[in-house]
Amino acid sequence: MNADPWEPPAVLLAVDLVILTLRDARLHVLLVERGIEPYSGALALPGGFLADAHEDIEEAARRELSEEAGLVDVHLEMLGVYGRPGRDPRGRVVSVAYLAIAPSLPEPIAGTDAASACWMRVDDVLSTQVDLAFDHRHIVGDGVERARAKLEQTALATAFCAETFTISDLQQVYEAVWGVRLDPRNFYRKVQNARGFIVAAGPMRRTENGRPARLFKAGPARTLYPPMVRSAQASAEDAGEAAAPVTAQGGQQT
Amino acid sequence: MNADPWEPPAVLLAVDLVILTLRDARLHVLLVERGIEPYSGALALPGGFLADAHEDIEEAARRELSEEAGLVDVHLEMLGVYGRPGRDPRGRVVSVAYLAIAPSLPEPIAGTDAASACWMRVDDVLSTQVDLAFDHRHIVGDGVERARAKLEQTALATAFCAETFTISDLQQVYEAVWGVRLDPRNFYRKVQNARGFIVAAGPMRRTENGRPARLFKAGPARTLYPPMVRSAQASAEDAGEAAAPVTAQGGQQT
DNA sequence: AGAATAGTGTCTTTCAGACATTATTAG
DNA sequence: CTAATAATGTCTGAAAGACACTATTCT
Repeated sequence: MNADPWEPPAVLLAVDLVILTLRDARLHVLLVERGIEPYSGALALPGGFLADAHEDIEEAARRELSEEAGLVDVHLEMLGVYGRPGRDPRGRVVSVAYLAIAPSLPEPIAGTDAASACWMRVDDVLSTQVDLAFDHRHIVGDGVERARAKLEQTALATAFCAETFTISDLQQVYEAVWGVRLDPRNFYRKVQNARGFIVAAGPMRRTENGRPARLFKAGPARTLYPPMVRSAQASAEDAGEAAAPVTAQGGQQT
Repeated sequence: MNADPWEPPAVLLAVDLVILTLRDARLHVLLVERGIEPYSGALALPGGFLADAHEDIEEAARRELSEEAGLVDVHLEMLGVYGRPGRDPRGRVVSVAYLAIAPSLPEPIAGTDAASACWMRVDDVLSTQVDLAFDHRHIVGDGVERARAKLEQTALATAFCAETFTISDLQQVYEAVWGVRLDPRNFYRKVQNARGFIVAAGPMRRTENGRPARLFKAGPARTLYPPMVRSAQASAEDAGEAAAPVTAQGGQQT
């Protein structure tokens, strides 16, 4: 089984980026219009092949992040590998997908060399409203699912925010990514109780419409304790059900 | 940036398996002795290259699982991609690691064609007691970390158990994987309260030393609610600590 | 004075952790 | 009987969800 003159098959290695951000309180993903076959003209995730045989995979992801989205120093983590035979008509292409989280920026996209890049609402992408090349819709779904899960247990939410932010800003992140409404008062308490999640950023404040809010910045904690738990409903969706009524009813006590 | 006659670099794609199981209440990982260069004679994770250019990656993982460990129908999930240039002296080899969970089986290994396979204690592997080829020690660490985390939120623990099991069996899984001691009475209650985690398997029972225990089988739930939380200590190890009470006094009202 | 948002407090239920107690087997 | 493990119960504190209330700004 070993010393054969057999040669293992070679594959082409690509990286694809699921870059998420918040725009007007909605979760968006960055897509580019493909300029070459296959799927020329279709929307796709930013990405590309390894530049050369010596490039590290994460390095390639950061390069594409910079080239195609003009982003540096953003959160980046490996999401998964997508290598189903036949997913790319050019041959055996295996793609390593990365999840990137970008803070809400005013400008559409910065120094992009693919000027065709645009932010699309994730709901539209996932609900067949928008067609994507390859299996990219599936990858986006996995990326969003990863983000949803990590918001519970880690401080990932701060990656969606600017250097400093208010607790409302942070709440918008949770609401947009989870697709739920949260009680501001309970949210406030929970965020404050999560040790090391956020720390006060000077005695500054900020103005908008009502009372000015305190500013915070990301704290030292990477994992949250206590975690930011989603309600039983949200988490238990795939829990097999029959899973007890959860007691929840309007609550008509007294 | 597109219509060049440029050719992207090709890589060799391998799969590596982190197969975890419980043996006498300890977490073990399956290793094989390499028969070929590089690292001939050294211990390594079971795995190998894609069989041909049309083989799906997970299919390759299941094939290796069967060939090298004689295991079928076990839990299998993608763990990550390890493709650092230079990790394999033969050239650019990118390895997709999978995490497999096998139930405790009496026999060492079944119909293995690599007769050199052996179960090693994970603690020994991770604490430099045992040398592994390539970056496989690192991969084992990632696999164990994944298992630890998933035990909290998912029903993964049942994958370590046989078809039916007692609550003590399940507790041993948690204790071995997390490396902690748990209170049997609290564990009993928590497991029972996790909706859909385990369901009674007939009114049968089993004998050992003390009172016979009820038998259960895995329930329908994939995610646990409420989750099986590790103590604050364990989870908050990297929580930054010194993490001030926040209380932020930007405005010292009153 | 609104309207709007920020921040605090309170009450009830659920669950985690510590630990007593009872139940059912083997010797 | 004792030893051993299984199963249930009880108490306390932490935290979640619902929601009243106060605080600080703008118009």
